[in-house]
Amino acid sequence: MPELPEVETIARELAVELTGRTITGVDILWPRSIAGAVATFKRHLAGERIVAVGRRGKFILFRLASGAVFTIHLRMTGKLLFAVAPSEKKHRRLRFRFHGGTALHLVDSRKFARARLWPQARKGGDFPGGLGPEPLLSRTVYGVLEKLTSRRAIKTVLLDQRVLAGIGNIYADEALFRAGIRPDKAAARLNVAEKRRLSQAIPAVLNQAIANMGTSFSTFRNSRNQSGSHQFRLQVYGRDEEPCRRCRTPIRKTRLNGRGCHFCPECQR
DNA sequence: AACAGCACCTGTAGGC
DNA sequence: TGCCTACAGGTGCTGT
Repeated sequence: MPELPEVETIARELAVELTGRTITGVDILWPRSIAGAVATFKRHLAGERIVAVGRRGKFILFRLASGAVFTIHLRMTGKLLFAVAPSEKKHRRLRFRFHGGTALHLVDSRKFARARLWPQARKGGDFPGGLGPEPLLSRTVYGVLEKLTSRRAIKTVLLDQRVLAGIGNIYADEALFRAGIRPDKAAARLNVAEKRRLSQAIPAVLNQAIANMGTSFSTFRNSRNQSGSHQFRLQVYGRDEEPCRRCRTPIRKTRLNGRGCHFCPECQR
């Protein structure tokens, strides 16, 4: 469900709530929501103190006093709710308990979300491996786009987490609209002007969405179960048949690599 | 290398 | 109301 801006929103709130807290225990309500050994996860986390909460791509990172790290990826429908009693009773998968009766619940109807323990902090501290750079600075994004030689569609490349970490289906569509580029254009065929526009558009779209605390459709909520407001700012995503906000041409929806793909046939060439 | 198809899961919306 | 299909913000696997 959540992409970089939603995960960033959640991580910032959890950092405030959880930094310095000690986990008293973990309850595994749906064992497959743990990647790796369940018993090890449970044993290792009991008694651990959280020293920092952050984000890398779409992963939420919890740094522990021992030097270990655990990550949570929310995939499509995962939510993290911090409360004494979570507002949602259904679909609870994990519960991290803290002193004083408060707890962090992973709530996830589709059961795709995964928590994982990384017992040894790896050198450089980057978790998990294999991710491309963060796409929040134009300079960084330009450096990546500059080197693209792939004939894959540019949107497909933007969704590849090894290229840039954190962009998902909503913000790929939004950034390509802002840059005026067709989603199915071959990545290697972007000219310098297009690469420059896209390297501006991606951080602009993501930072604006972070400022709006993310996009909330039916299921996205932050850790206090509040909605973000970026859904009111979307230009193309979920707007098929509706008029383009720039030129009034109806937004078109197609399918690219099995995912819905929204664009303005007039503004994106 | 790159793509399609499917798997993982459940909920919801729309057609009939 | 019920039955059926398609689709959903993600990723990983397999086969071609």
